[in-house]
Amino acid sequence: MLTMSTPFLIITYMKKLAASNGTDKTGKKGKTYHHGDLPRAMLTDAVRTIQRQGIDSLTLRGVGERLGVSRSALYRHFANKNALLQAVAAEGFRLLQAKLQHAWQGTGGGLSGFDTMGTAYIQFAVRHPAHYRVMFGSGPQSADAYGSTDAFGTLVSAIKALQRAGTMRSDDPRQLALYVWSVVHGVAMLALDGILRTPAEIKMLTQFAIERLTTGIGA
Amino acid sequence: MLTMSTPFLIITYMKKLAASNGTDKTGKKGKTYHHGDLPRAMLTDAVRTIQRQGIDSLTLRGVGERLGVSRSALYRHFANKNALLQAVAAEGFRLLQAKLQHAWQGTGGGLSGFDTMGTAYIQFAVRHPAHYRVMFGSGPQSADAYGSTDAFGTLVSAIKALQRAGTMRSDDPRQLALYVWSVVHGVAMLALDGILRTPAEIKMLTQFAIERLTTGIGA
DNA sequence: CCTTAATGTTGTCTATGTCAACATTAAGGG
DNA sequence: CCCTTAATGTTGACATAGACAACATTAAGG
Repeated sequence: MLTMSTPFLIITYMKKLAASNGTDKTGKKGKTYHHGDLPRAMLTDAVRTIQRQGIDSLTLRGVGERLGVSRSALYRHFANKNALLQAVAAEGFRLLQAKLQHAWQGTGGGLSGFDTMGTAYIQFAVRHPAHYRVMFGSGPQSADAYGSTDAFGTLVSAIKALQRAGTMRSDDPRQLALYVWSVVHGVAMLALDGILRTPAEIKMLTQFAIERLTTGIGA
Repeated sequence: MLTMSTPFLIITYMKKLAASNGTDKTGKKGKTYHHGDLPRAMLTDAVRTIQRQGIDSLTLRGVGERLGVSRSALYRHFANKNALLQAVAAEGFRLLQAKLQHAWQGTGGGLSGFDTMGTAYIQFAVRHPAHYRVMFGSGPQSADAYGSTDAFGTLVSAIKALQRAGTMRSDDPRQLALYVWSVVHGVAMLALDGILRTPAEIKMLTQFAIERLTTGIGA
């Protein structure tokens, strides 16, 4: 018994020592055996890593190391890597939805608010390219369901408001919203794919697109 | 010498025999030590596999096996997996360009030809979802350079023709083309992402989008 | 023929996702 | 207060896959 447990005690002690001071270069401190909120930490780290180093650089092992936790611990909170990516996507849609809401309300609605919302959408994609890709990246059901519904709902609401105000065509709001989404999503993707090379070029197409878009669907 | 070479002669002969009839279930025939046109075969197989089983199922080892060739042989023709994917993307743009050209010319040009071209674009994406994703999938320079230029050129030409005919706004043709591209690309992506669930829904949005698009940029 | 460049093969290494078996901790009922 | 138990974390191991080095085979042409 002693031969088995003694090494463990020593190791445990050393770990506690290392943890109690701020030596750990990953920035964590006062770390105990239980992390506290590993799911949230994983999500945050995944988002940050994807944003900074791209989707290919995201490995579960890396996440574990950065959080000072072993690789397998992660599986207690996400079934697999894909599940984590789904959470990242959902988080992205939450952020996006917030931006859109803010853009629409910040300008008090109306057609100019609509424009602002479109610009905000594209800006979000351009500022978080890798994250945005995860939101849409992989096959059916990636964008669907993982929160895209809320963002879409915001758009539909805005369109209905414009219709009531008589500034927008009275087609099916859902149809109109899908069309608008297509346009901004398309511009965003062309930007991310490097077809638009400079920020200026992105800005120009964004403005042009929104202008032509509203002309196409205005009352 | 004889002891060394004799077995080889036999094996070689058997291979040739097996190859000359269609017995080989992998579909290869006439196989010798040298494949003949491995680069082309790799590209074809990669495209087919991606189309049928999705991008995640494409492994270099799998390609090698299906072609009856060892894994490392592939590296004689493509520097790495990414290089192969680039070739797949380029191939996709060639196919797409052909479709667009055909659509435009098949209807004798004009606004209806323009519509047809838009529909053809989206149809291409929907019919080859995984392949289409590879064409745009990964970061800057994926769509750029690997052949997207030709397809884009076709679009610009069409727009110029419409402008000469007086059916389209006289904005910068390149700007217009980018906008049109955004719209069809956007619709295509929403379809691939599963946001449009049924073929009917895809068709509806396609028609609606192209109609609103031409309204927005018509003369 | 015989050399040489092109092409193909085998063995090996590393990185990564995933799982099973085990260890540790927190929390709450007895 | 202990002691059980569920939650959480760890280690070891396996399979897959990309990549490379060293070696083998072939085709082609001087």
